[in-house]
Amino acid sequence: MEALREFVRRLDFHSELNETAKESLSAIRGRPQRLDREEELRSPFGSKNDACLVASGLIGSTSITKEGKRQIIAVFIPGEICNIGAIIAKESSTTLVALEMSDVVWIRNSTLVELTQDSVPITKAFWRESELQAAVLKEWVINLGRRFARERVAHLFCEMACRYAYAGQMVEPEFVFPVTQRQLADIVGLTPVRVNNVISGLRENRVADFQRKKVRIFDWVALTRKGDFAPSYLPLRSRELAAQAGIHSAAN
Amino acid sequence: MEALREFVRRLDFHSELNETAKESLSAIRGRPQRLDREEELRSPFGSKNDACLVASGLIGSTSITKEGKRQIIAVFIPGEICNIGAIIAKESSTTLVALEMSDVVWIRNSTLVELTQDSVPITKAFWRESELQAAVLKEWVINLGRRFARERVAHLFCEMACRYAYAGQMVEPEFVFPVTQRQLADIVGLTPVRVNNVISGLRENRVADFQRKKVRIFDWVALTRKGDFAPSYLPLRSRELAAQAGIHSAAN
DNA sequence: CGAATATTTGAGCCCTTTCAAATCGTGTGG
DNA sequence: CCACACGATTTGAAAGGGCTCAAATATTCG
Repeated sequence: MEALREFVRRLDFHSELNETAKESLSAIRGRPQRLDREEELRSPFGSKNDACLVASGLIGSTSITKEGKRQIIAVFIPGEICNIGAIIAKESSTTLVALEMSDVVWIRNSTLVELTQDSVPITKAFWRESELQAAVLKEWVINLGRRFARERVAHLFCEMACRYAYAGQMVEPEFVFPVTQRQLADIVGLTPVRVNNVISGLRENRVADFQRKKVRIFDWVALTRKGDFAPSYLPLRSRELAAQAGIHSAAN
Repeated sequence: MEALREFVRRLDFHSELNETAKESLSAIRGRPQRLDREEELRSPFGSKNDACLVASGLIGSTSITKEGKRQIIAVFIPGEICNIGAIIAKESSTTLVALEMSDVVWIRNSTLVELTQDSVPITKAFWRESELQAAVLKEWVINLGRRFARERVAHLFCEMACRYAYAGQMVEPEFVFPVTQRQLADIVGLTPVRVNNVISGLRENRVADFQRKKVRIFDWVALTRKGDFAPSYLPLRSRELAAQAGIHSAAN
């Protein structure tokens, strides 16, 4: 399973795993499921703590306020496990939704718990992965709390660029980010109309563009400046960092 | 050390620890430090991954945007370890600041790492504590992304009420929340002026009040309704839940 | 090819910010 | 223990960013 390989690669990258650990992780089996766009995820195993590995598409963790406004709290790209903290936490109050037609693989909670049971390294690797997700969350708090619309969108584009690049899904100046502007709005805490305006602005300034679910970056440096973005909170391999520099020089 | 006892109690509450684990946790020793208000925290042991246990006061994790605006990403009350995920994560880009004159106890990173080294239960307990902090973070994202000023403040008051109650620091209709309105603004992503208006409104409506760093709750139900607050994401003991009901009936 | 969505554009309004100034509190030094 | 000084809170008015409502135009998908 490709997604699992990517997931193990991620864990190995940030927590150096030994061969035994990698083997037992690679041996994980789960149940595949295909989701339509905007379809809610529910574990076929019945527990709210089962894990969901993304194989394709994009999954969002969402919440609705009493006024019916939706906020997307996190997004998960292929190779990531949605809400990996759910392994040990109580069930969360958020709902997982496919933001695009997606394939996921459900993994029984017990499968992962057993893996952690007698391996501190694996437990720590999961925890570390979970911390990475939390680091993104912290950036989102800053984004929502203290940045204007344009900066929010720019910051998000930078973040996703790094994450997709890390997963090897960046095709030089552009990458696929399969969301609608409405969904984008629910991520950055704005209105679809406002998001549209902001994208127009970025386009006119030849900084970046977003069309047909693809983000195209014309000027990486300008985008990071607008978005007040510093990638240090994300895991990056040197190759990707180099590639990012490349985006800049190749731009405009 | 009182703070450590509280910390171990927390861990024991959400992850049932056996006696051995509790003993080794209770044996933790650290270096005390007193902080002035708005003083930045720096570990005396030199590592960015050392842990900081709050003994009194209030610690905030903060970040400054390029425009000089500050956002507080998390607050930590006595008995909590600031940013416990730092045990295994890379150093974060956020800064810890004392929001009020505070006492903390610094614990060497190696001390905690050793505790986790041969104990999956302790590792999981730390991870769980870390997930709890993440759960709060998610609520903040919703708060900042999709709620109006009044709702944000109301939600924060509810959250802090539950957290202080959980720590046994609630003195029936009120609790000490040692922040200025400016700091409050940096938590809820607003302006001090706006926060002040909102508090006036809550006061006039006899829902809650905030004066001399004390939050006084007149009408718990109204406050939770205004703040769109559901406490399920927080750890609560039944006694506190009962107490909350009490706040309501005792009100107005 | 047609229906349902998504994107785009425009105008008016509202929430929040900014800027300013007055009042109130609190901590410190005498 | 008092007075002073600085920071915090309060209040007001004007400006601005983002929202709402609405309608036109593009896309996408069956």
